[in-house]
Amino acid sequence: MEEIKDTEKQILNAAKEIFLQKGFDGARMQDIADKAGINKAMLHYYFRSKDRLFESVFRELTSNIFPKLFQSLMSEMPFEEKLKSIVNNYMDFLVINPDLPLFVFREINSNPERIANILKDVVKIDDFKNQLKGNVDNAISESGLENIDATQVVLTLLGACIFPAIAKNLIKIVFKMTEDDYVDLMIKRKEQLPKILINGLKK
Amino acid sequence: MEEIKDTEKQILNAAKEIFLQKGFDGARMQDIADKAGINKAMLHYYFRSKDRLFESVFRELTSNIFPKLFQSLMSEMPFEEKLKSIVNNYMDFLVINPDLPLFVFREINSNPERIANILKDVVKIDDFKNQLKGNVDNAISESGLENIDATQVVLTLLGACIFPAIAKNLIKIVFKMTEDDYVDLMIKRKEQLPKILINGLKK
DNA sequence: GTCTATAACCTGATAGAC
DNA sequence: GTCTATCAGGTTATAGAC
Repeated sequence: MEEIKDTEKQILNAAKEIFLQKGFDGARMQDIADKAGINKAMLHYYFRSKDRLFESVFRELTSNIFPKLFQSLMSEMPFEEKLKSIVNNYMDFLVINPDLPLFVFREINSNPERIANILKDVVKIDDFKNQLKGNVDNAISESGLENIDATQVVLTLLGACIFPAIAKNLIKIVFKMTEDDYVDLMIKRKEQLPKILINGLKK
Repeated sequence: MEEIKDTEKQILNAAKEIFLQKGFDGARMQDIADKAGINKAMLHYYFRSKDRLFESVFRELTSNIFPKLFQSLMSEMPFEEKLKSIVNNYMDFLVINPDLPLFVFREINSNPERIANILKDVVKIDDFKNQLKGNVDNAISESGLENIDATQVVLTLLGACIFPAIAKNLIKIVFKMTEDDYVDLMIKRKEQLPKILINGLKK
């Protein structure tokens, strides 16, 4: 019993690392087995196929962040507080999981069908659009900010947080940063972003 | 003569499409040949290997945009003008080439060595960091804007432009957009972004 | 549950005729 | 230059012993 769960967990952890870095197409079952310290046949014993293993990994990786993010976006707070809380929570998450956004966007682009099937369960998209728009529109108007499209605001907010994670490796190369430099950049960004964004949206 | 160039061009165009969508690992030489309307053996006749074909494609795709973007960032204009011109030029480019940023970041993450070799020629990174920082710092202080880290400004600017391109397919799903809706979103964004960003950086 | 060995398949690359 | 046929190597997946 204990050993079952343990092996399964080891496989999942190893698979997460490999899939996150290499993507579905670049990942090798052999590499996952090696990293998990077990045999290749075990992967199939526990997860039957590469597709199913990937699905489990994707589900585990995204099941937390999607609802959490949507929940933050939909919460009934004053705009400025809301924005600060999203930036704070999401940036903290991204410092710990910098590879996740690129992973998600990569898989959506290279194999939309596979992801569409998984996303159905993870996110209930139906009329999310309208709910979000109404919520953000309200928050904006109540705050006396410029009347600007809610979609544009959300994209600017998310882009400001997520882009530095997606571009992490290029940033480190171009600006000659160590890992510590990068983390420092992200932590400082948590304070500066709300200022930039809130100011920018004022009339 | 004419036919040589023609076939080579057909291959490159087909390879661009496939590599952009699937990435190096997901791309199949057979699919590229099919899309080019020629035989698989021809790919090797003209480009010798998948690696070399990819290198040609990557070079062609990035040779324009990297220098152009860096040049814009380094130009000696007042901050507001500079920002507007970057947003305008870059957003136009991204509407036509929405897949390119994700392609670049994906390849950097899944196979850093391959890209590092190619990037050496395309971008001369040496002390780009200092030049950029100095240039942006000057632009900011001359404009009487808040004293904010140049790196953060550049990241916010680029993220605001690039993120909607990277997230294109997810955006279309979540907000139930058609291709036309998306293009419209990006065009409107060109006008709204400078306002948001400039305002946000003022004291 | 775990392992070794191997099957079945796919993919990049080449040989050789035209 | 272009094609067909095929090789060589690697990858997922399974069979079967323990």
